[in-house]
Amino acid sequence: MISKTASNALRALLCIAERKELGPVSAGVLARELDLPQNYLSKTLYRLVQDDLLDTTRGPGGGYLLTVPAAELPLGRVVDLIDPHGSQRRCLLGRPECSGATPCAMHGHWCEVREAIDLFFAETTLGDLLPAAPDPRGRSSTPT
Amino acid sequence: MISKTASNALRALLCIAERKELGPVSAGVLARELDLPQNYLSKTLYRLVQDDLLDTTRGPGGGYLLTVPAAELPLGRVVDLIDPHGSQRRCLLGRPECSGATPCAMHGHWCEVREAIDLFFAETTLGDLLPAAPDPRGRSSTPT
DNA sequence: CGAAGTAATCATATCATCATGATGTTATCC
DNA sequence: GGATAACATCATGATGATATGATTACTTCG
Repeated sequence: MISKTASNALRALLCIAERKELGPVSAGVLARELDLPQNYLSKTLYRLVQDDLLDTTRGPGGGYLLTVPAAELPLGRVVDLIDPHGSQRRCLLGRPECSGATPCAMHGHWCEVREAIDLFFAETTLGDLLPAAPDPRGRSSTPT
Repeated sequence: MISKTASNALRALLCIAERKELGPVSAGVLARELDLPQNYLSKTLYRLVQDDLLDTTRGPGGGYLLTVPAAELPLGRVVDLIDPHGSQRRCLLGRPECSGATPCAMHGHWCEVREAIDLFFAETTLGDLLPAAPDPRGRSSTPT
């Protein structure tokens, strides 16, 4: 569904969001937390920095910080950035464009599902995944 | 969403289903129709043969035939066979098992969408994709 | 049997993703 | 300025998906 790299990026962002009270989170800490090699993770995080999802500070005490509140960061923003062929979610039979004029045999059937997926990535934010955060969309997922 | 190979398999099956009145469809014809190298396609088709989705006959006039009516072949049957990590549709954060006891942060949110996807692959059949099929979404009215 | 058509198989090439390790660059602290 | 901490980058390898071409095995027909 999404690439492993995108999954790593989401997990890293989640970890950063969870610790935002403690200041910047270093790549070393994240690597340990996510059980990934630091340099590999660093490369992924840098892409998030370049796309202005993260701020970085170097030197002692440095690390990564979210540029926006977690509740304002849709998951799709991250996934679309990392996964090069995100648009391949669109047609199951591999067509580059598959709607309207030239629908593939599956188009009509897959359409609804595809839209549900798109909606999920557009409307679910990083904040929705935080344990403590009350859901800003009103969807109460509170465990009784 | 699904691999290119699975997509090829679906397209090939669709082509075979469309021509079932004309008898077996050869790999050469399919390769031309789908614009794929014959031997590559042949390898994929053989996996479908091994899983009893297709019957083959060799020699002149030979080729591939569906073993069951298209309307009785759910797309998920094909995709699950071809895509080795089909279960990776299950957890966005890459966990092997992610429900009940050990839910990942995204589990509850992704669950509904995931189920819609599963339902699509379980209930949509090859027959639903055939042009002649009159009833797109609901129960098939068993034509003929 | 021999020829031709067809599927099945083998060996290999290509490419993107994933991952690792070494090195360069920038900031803080003393 | 030097030591240290941290991000940024480069070079390389490992793996699996994708693709190609050559070859082998089987079937029909004459």
